[in-house]
Amino acid sequence: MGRKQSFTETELLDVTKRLILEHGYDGFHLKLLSQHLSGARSTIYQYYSNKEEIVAACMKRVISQIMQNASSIDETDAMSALQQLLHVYMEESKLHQLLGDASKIKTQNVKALEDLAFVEQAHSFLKVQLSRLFEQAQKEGKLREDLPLPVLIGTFFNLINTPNLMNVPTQQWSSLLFQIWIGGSKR
Amino acid sequence: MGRKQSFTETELLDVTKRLILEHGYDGFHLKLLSQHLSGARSTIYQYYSNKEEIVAACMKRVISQIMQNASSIDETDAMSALQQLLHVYMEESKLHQLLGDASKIKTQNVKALEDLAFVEQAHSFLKVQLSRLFEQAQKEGKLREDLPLPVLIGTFFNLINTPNLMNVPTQQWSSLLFQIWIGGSKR
Amino acid sequence: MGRKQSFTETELLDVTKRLILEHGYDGFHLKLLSQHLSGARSTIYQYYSNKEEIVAACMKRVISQIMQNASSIDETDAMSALQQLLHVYMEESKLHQLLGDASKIKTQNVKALEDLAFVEQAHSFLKVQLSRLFEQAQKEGKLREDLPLPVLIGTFFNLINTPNLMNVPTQQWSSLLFQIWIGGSKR
Amino acid sequence: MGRKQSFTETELLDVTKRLILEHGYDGFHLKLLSQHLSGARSTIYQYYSNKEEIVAACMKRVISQIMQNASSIDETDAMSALQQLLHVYMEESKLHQLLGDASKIKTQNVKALEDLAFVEQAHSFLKVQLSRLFEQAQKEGKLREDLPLPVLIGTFFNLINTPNLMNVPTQQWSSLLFQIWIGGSKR
DNA sequence: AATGAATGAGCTTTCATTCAT
DNA sequence: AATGAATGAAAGCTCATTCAT
Repeated sequence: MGRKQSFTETELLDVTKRLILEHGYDGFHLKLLSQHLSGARSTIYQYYSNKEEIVAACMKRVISQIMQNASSIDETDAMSALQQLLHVYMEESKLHQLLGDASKIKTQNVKALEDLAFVEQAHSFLKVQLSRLFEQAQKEGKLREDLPLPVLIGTFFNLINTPNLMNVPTQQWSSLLFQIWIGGSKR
Repeated sequence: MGRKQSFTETELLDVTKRLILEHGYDGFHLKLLSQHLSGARSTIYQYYSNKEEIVAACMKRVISQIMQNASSIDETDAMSALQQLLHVYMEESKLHQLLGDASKIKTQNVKALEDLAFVEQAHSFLKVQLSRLFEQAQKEGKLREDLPLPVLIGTFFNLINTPNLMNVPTQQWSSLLFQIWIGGSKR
Repeated sequence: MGRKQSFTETELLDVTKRLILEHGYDGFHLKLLSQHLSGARSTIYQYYSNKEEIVAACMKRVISQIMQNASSIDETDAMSALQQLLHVYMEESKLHQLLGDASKIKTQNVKALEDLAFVEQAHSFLKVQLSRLFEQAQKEGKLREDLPLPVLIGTFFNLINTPNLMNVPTQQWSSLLFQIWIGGSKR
Repeated sequence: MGRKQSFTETELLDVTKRLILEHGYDGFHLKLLSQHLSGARSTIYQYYSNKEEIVAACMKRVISQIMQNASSIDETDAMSALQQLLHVYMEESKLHQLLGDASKIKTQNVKALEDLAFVEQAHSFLKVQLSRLFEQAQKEGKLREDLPLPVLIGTFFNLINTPNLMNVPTQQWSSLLFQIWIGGSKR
């Protein structure tokens, strides 16, 4: 019954994600959002009761997807798993930037808080997985041992931010970066 | 003699920089700025005629400093110059983030536009310098040749974003990252 | 046969009355109303075409009830009639408060205007009845004559607002107040 | 320094009081308020950070005035003190109505909460004073003893709501009501 | 007939900018 | 020159009412 919806929840969250990445949390307005959707601004409030809820839901969806992909990786071979993991991260390379805004959300709203708590948990799940794989790889003698693990992890994770100026396809790009990370830049 | 000056232009720009990095361009307000200065909000207009001018001036100052440091590097030995350059960048590791916001400034204001043009030029000066050093290094046989230069440059430049989780002092940190970048992570 | 009616008109008006008394005219929303009914907000418009109509109908129903009770009182003995009348008023002690909001309703709506006119008339019927009984009582020598009737009427009518802090049952409460009104508070 | 204010805080609170009494808490808008002041709506926010703060400050001012008047009454003779007290209340006969809205203010705002706490305290101070005077009067044998004190207090306090249809000047009106309350309405 | 969805009008609040002392 | 005060534009949000299934 009732009319048919003018935009789906998925559309809404997709557009939200794009706009937050483009304009940052503070630059993201519901007016802006509605301009990129088919309906009126007030219609959005039928689905989410305020801005925070929208952003939180958006972040949850993004990290959920990543966590799902990350947890389906076969971890038998640590190095191979790391390479796959890099690819997973790469596909959401703006993840970090997006989640960086999470701390700006100050809200009492229960739904938003729940979503943010989920994001938090997913975040630490991913960290744990990464540490686990690194330890495993180091045990297998695949990684240099003259450096503290956090430093290696940091450089690995930071790869996702590398600007892909030549627009190499994601799969190749992630594999390329992995090779550089492993072997270094010197001849 | 007039009243005592309530804050200097330098203070103003320093605080601006900090606040933009903390809150992002859209999260940066003149109200916020004045709260972190000793005078009244309206006094800011004695120095700059609007928000965009302030931000542009701030960016100009930051990149000027970098450019000055970068251009005083002795480029005789390419690899050594690159390491020094990394350190210069590192000291303003948030540069990228800051300049990323430059594109958000839409203004007609002449002064702001001039400052932004300067930023633009400095930006390309730095890129040229970087390319020059990379080519030199490659000619000297110091860098692998199986990869296009832009990819190497990208990974090099991206080093500055690596999160320094263990708070290693900047000088050591930049040198550490440079070693990893050169030699890779494998044993 | 159509769908089952989700709420009756009586339910609607009862809830309306309760909510207006609780939240005042301006604090009364159709959203609030629908939350206290079983159906959807839009269903309300099957019964009444707007908010004003609902409130007007509600007021009409309340004052109708009172007028009916008030007009069935045996007026042979003025003082006894007054006591009974007080009881009638008391049962709708919030009447005054409710009707006070009537003046806030600005509408062109015919149905609402008709209902408000009815309320007006009933109001004056009650005033007339009250005056009649007071005159009668005064003639019978039951009331002091050193005071203008309107003053006595005012104090009488105002009795219904007396806060019943000890929650005495209505019947006793109205009779108690009547005694005080008659005899005063002095020893 | 700075411009001169377009309205004083006193004006603001006076108008607020009038409008709340006229329209109730929910019917009171800042737009309405600004329409009854000389400046723009946003100017109000220079003095109070939101609606709740304004209303709370208004209530505080009203009850402060009353409390001050009430506490300067000479309580040596209980009955005389009561009559004076009635007059004090009468001058702010809408007090009750105004304070009734206090419970509608749900806020986290510290300033508003402090003002509301003050209102609460003043309220209970007044109740205590009233009870004290009633007990004193009863001891002096001035009041009937066949009724519980709360009932007498309730009828006394309720006097202030009596509609003054003939617009008797306040001083006379309060004294008139007091006589009726003491002596009753019977001949 | 009942209702889920859409929407514009209107209120609250914030902030860049201007004014006047 | 410095600043307290004023203000309009724009964002956030709510609600009465209408639409279309």
